[in-house]
Amino acid sequence: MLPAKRRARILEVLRAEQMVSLKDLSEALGISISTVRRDVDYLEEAGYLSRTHGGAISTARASTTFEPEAAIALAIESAAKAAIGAAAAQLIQPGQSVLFDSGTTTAAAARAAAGLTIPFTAMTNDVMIASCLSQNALVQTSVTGGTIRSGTTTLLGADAVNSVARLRADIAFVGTHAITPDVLSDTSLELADLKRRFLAAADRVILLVDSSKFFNRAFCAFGETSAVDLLLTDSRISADATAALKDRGIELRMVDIAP
Amino acid sequence: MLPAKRRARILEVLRAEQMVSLKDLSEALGISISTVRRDVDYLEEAGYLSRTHGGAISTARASTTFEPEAAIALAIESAAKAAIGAAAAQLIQPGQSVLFDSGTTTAAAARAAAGLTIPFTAMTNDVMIASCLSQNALVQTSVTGGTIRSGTTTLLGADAVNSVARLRADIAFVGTHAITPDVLSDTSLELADLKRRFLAAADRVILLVDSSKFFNRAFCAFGETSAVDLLLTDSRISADATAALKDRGIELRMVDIAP
DNA sequence: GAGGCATTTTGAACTATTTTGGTAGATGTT
DNA sequence: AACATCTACCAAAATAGTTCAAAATGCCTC
Repeated sequence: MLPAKRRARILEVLRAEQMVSLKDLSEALGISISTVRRDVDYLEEAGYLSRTHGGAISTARASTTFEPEAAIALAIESAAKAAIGAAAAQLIQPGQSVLFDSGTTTAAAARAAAGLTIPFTAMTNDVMIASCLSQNALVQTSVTGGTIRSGTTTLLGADAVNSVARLRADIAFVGTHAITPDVLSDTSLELADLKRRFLAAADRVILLVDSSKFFNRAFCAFGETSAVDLLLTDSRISADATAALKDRGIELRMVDIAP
Repeated sequence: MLPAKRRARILEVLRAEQMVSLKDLSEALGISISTVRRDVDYLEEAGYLSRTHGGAISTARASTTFEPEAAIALAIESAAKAAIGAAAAQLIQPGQSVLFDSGTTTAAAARAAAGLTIPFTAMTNDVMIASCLSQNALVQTSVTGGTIRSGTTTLLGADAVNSVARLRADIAFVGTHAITPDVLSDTSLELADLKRRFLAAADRVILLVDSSKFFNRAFCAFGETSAVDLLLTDSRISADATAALKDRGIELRMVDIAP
């Protein structure tokens, strides 16, 4: 394992546990105490954590922005999404047609899907997801058309809506900005309009949401949770949220993010 | 595999994974550790990533916003194309609608156009060009839709053709794989079909060709040189080629590049 | 175009450096 | 005092740097 990755995982554990012993870290990561000690010393020097006798504790400013190693921060933030994405990709069967909504979590699914060795057909309204999937020669990748929201990679507008509206797909991977026990919502009318089409166009709607989205509400509702066939999230979801969703009969699957 | 392609793929992997070991890259791309090391060192020197022991980490601030400009810079890797692209961008007037064909030379034009401070509307069948242009909030960027040729960023097929067919644009920047004094040609039927639509859809067709394309012939003709309103090329074009084109009354403009 | 020469690129072998995991004694904690 | 943790050091492993021959590419002449 790469030193940088190892350190990122140490911080990840620390964020979840608040404090952890070197011995536990050594066992959890499968590396020697000596290496853990060196890594923790390095991270203390860089200001990511504080040392105690026999362990480390997370510093308060760990959640704010830190400059020196942006990659570490990114790794932590995207760990949940990457895990959800990987689980999502596993659901694709050979020959199926798959819709990929635009978004960071669905992008993680696309990355994982691009690594599969099975053929399938994909359509997306995100140019980044498109170029990612098209790297794999087994994946027939189509793009919806439409107009790009400036500064993003998302295609919206009438062309995008029409492209999706005339499709019938096996699976749709859909993301959402916010979710309550009953309602999915996002930030703009155009986005909501398109997501509504995604929900309608697929036999099986799989919602990809990391645990930070529960339970919030955004400007525009685009569907009900009952329209979701499977909800993929990470294990940091609260017990309350789990219970509320199960009450409504929503199939829920959690992916573990602690190593 | 082409060095530029290889480096682009390394960056692609890095964007997805945040950090990778050289060993993994070597296995994933099927090339030796030595070559990976050289590529990664080169990319570090150019500022696309940073090195760690045994691997590389992404320097991109946000892992989700991939950097089309960087990708384009890698794809172009030619002073002639960059110069032609810069000259092309200068031709855009405020408020015009502009079509960008897929290709490395037109990508250079898109890159330069994204740096302009005037508003215009753009449509393209290349997802890399699209995401590059969309970085500029003054540019309203649309994408044709269609299916991606595996390993490229080009959208083709009926959707792409239909999107272009119903347009009327002020300018079309079109590239070509080969050019003779009379005929423009490219490598596949699908490509040719779409380029034909580009020629028909714009009031002013501007052909962007670096001097290496004279005079060659590719598999599929898609138009005549007489359909071209302005031909932009570099100063390495031969005198013979210049004469032959001028004989046919084609307006020709050369951009200076170092010999 | 075809063939031959120069240049660049690639992959492998080898050496130098860094990193890792273990050990022993010193230091700190309960 | 008993135990755990820390520091310092060492050998083994992994990685970086260097060099070189083979392969690929570009270039020129015919």
